[in-house]
Amino acid sequence: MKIGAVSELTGCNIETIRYYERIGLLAAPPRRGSYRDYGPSDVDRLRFVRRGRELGFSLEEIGTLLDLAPQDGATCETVQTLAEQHLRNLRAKLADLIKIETALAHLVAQCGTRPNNYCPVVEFLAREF
Amino acid sequence: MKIGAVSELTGCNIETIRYYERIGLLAAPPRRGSYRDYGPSDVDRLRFVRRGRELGFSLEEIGTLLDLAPQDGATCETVQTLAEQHLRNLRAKLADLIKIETALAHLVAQCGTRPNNYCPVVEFLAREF
DNA sequence: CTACACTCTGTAGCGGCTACAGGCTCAAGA
DNA sequence: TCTTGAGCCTGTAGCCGCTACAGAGTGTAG
Repeated sequence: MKIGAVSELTGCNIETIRYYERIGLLAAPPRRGSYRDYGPSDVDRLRFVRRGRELGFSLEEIGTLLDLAPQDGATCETVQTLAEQHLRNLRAKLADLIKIETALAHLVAQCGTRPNNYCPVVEFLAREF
Repeated sequence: MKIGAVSELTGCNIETIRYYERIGLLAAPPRRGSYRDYGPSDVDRLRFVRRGRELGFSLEEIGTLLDLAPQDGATCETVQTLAEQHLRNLRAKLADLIKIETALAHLVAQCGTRPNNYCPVVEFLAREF
């Protein structure tokens, strides 16, 4: 299976697949001639990566998850810890964005209410403290 | 006023200030000897940039805002349009993050409920479609 | 046999910084 | 006066997660 087919099946860009190989997230597949020759397990692994990205994990975290995934025993606790940490970061970022959203929405809502076409947004950005 | 003092006053990293100059967001200040010599208006401008960043604007958008800020006339409408566009992007990103947060929280909540220490997070990432 | 789609490697760019290395300058203290 | 050391200078490279080339090679269908 050539890289184009893998790209189709996984939704990952061809360049991205090669990038993942370069950084060691995917093993270099065997070659048929000079072309990379992928098997179904590569497709699975790539889909795993992709879904990990969709959940906002970094490539490094995904690498860890990929290492943990086939293990037995304490796997779930370790993964859970990782996921919970990620969730905390996510929530922190979310809280920041919500603050920004609120502040900006408030400013924009005041646009057009000032005399002389004065702009509340600019006013906020330019004011002294 | 030397760059260190500006850094203190604005909370911007020294390297960042020089970076802003390099990309043309801040004008190159005059020199006293070989040292950059800033005035109060530079501090104002930098604070403007910083607050713009805190509202999530890109440096390019901030450049536009800085150009618009001292104008009269149609300023507010233009700024408002920019800010509204930014707000839309922000809300889209927020919606994405909330989806991720919900999905991940749901998965993590199921950790430890599976037999054989099987992990719901890994299960989600590895499952076929 | 030719045309053409696909793949290859290697490199550089994006945004928004941050982190050096290696040198220069300036003011205060001995 | 001389030295020390904090601060500044330039230039370059790195971070993440791709993406976009250039320029070459390969494989297959007509």
